[in-house]
Amino acid sequence: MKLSNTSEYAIRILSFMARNPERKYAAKYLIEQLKISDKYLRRILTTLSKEGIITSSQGREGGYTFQKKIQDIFLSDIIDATEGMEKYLGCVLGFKECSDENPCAFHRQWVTTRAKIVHDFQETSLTDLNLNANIKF
Amino acid sequence: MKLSNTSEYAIRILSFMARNPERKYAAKYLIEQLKISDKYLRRILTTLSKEGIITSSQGREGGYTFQKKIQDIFLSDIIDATEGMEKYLGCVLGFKECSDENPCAFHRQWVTTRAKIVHDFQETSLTDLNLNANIKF
DNA sequence: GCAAAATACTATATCTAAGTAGCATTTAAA
DNA sequence: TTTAAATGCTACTTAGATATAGTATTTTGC
Ligand code: SF4
Ligand code: SF4
Repeated sequence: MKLSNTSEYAIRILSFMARNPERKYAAKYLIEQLKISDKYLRRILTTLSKEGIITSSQGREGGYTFQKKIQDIFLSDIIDATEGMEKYLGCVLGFKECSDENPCAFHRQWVTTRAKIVHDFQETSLTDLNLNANIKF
Repeated sequence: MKLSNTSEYAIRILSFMARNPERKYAAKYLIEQLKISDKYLRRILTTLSKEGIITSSQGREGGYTFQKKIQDIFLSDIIDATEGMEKYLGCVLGFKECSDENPCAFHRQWVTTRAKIVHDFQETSLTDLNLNANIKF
């Protein structure tokens, strides 16, 4: 019922970068602005880079830029890249998956709720978050 | 997005007990039936007892019985007793809570989704789960 | 009263996510 | 070509949830 810290950080970092999507961001600058531990932030950005969301350039004048348009980067992409979505499959109550023919009363409700959760994350892009000038980083 | 193991165990144990709600269950029996570690199960049941969901009786012939009618024990009660619900408040994306006047696009969607999540857990009782004879413990 | 059978408590061990440290590698300006 | 400034990799540490072990306490039948 809660995203991992790593996912939350990834979303915060990318949202911050989305304010100026064309620019190249150095880790050092992001660390200053977002107050995230040096190596932890770098690890997250390396992951996002390998997952195809951003591009990293090494060496002097290196940094991170978006690999895709920010309107095409959805929250579900970011969550997938950091913590994965597998654990949200199966029965949320922890039972061995029951037969679909005779589900409990909760099952019927939860099917639509889970669909709504997934839908929300799949439909919201970095552009949607960025519309709000009030976000506190 | 996932319940804690402890919550899942609590739900499994109570659902099992709900099959015969009047009977007194000894920990030893539940351990055999549900294949949960001795001390871990006992700890969970002690917690549920202190939280007013079940009653424990010590000593020889002791065990655990329901303190309330099973149709009045909702999933939200069990989750509250074991892991609490606090972590699900605040911004699910990990931002400092923004002003409600100018929320991001995700906020509007998530308000209704979260309400549906909470509603599902608050409306489903042990009786509802127990209606399904197919549940695998 | 005593022993058996049950729960309660406290301390310890294990596992995984979170966070930190140090060194290696890459790149381009000088 | 050297060197500064950036990212990448591997190992270690920390914290919290999960799980186990051992002992204490309670209750009842005898
Ligand atoms: S029927 Fe109920 S217990 Fe079974 S998998 Fe669905 S939600 Fe879980
Ligand atoms: S407006 Fe968006 S970022 Fe701010 S609290 Fe709501 S969901 Fe989170």
